[in-house]
Amino acid sequence: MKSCAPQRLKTKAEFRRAADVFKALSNPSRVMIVNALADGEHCVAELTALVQLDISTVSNHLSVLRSVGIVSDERRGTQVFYTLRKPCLMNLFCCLDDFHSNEKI
Amino acid sequence: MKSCAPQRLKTKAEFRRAADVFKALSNPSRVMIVNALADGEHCVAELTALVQLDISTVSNHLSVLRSVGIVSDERRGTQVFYTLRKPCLMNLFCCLDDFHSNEKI
DNA sequence: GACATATTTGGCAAAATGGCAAAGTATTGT
DNA sequence: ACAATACTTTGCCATTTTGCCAAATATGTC
Repeated sequence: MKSCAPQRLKTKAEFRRAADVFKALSNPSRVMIVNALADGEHCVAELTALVQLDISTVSNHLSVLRSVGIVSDERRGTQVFYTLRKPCLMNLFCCLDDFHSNEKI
Repeated sequence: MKSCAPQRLKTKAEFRRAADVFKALSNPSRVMIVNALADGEHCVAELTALVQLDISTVSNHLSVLRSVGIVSDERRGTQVFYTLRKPCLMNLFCCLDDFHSNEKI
């Protein structure tokens, strides 16, 4: 996992793109899915069991995540396995963890 | 700046909280503001000049960011200066930068 | 063909969004 | 006390988006 230095965005397109990625993560079920995928790939049925919603709903959530490049999918037989493409997201979760505090992280 | 190891979320409240933070970042103007604050504090007028919207709109954007702890404010005289509380967000921006690629980061 | 798994589509009520203008608040200066 | 500056809050709006499910449609296996 490459670690990278803090960086600035410049163009309107970059701001929009970043906002789109954040929007994809702005739903608790999708955060839950990303969180689960951080420990390794899972098929749709497994993720459906996790979030306890209709499988079509989960599939839609997955397509939102895929559309911005957060996850990728791979069919194996009748199942489709999803993988987290950007484990770097998990670094942020620790940062979020004590967001309620005033400590600078 | 503390650096921290990847981490998992557990409770429903944590998923919701993370989603709320991401939602606060799901708007291009707010991303632009965060990006600007990464280089140091700015007053509202300066940020307004940056994003080119009504000052009341910018003030509202700032309150969204403040409500989830991303920024903090400090009045000095008639001005209010905003500071980025979570510079760790900027680490993510580099991760986002080549989100379009398939490279794992 | 039947079965299992997942995606796409359609539909819907409800909620959220982003924006501005006007009114309000706080601080400073005269 | 009054005016000026800087910012926040409120009200309002049309529009968009959301999240969900159910049904229909792939896709692959047996």
